[in-house]
Amino acid sequence: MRGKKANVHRVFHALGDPTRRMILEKLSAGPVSVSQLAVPLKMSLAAVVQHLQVLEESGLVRTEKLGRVRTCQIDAAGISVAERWIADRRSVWEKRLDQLGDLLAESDEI
Amino acid sequence: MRGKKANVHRVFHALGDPTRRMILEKLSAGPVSVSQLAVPLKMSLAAVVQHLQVLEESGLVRTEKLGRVRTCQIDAAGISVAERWIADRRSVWEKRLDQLGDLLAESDEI
DNA sequence: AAAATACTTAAGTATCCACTTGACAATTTT
DNA sequence: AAAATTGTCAAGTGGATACTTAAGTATTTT
Repeated sequence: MRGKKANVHRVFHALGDPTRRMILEKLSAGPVSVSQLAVPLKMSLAAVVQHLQVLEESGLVRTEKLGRVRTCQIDAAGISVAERWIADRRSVWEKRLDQLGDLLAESDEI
Repeated sequence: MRGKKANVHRVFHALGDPTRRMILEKLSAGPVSVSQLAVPLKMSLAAVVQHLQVLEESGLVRTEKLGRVRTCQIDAAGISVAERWIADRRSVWEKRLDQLGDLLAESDEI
């Protein structure tokens, strides 16, 4: 259980940058090499590598190097962390609204 | 359809900050005033107000002022934007994995 | 063996952003 | 009417971070 908040932070911080979200959008279509990822992005290769490090540390992306080319793909782990955090907020929030609804329904019955 | 990307950006940028996520966690339990929100946060009231502006512009929070107290609550709109973006990535990504699975299954049958 | 490809690393810069302070406005309480 | 509460606004500061450049490494191609 340790480090849970840290991961949530890393994931949402990673998702906070538009370039990193573009990278994820591209990767959701399938694995891509670093230099292929860099093509549509208006920045140096080094900058893309830095974004990939952030994405990898957050668990949103997994990479593997074969020969001289590093291939990147989406990692379910990071996505799940984000999904879970949002779902948790929503569940607490909706549960309260339901109770509020019940209360109003009761007061109608009186 | 215009301004869709802008909203995604605002929402994920807003979610990228730990203080703002704490605010959302508190608000998911129910509406709270600005100064009540500020109590557990180790920063000035002005800073909290700034975070609330970011949250409101992103559609994650709605606020209403009655007398001198501004009451804040979660807004479904912002949350949905984040949920949808993630769900979209996941769907593209899983569809591809399914097709990959089918292909492997086929090659087994040969 | 030389050249080209595909990164990697380090260091510097510039912009952004979270936060502070201080002065102010509006409302409620005493 | 005075004081306390609750928030608002503007300007400034410091640190994070998204980039750049430049030099280097490992691998593949010619």
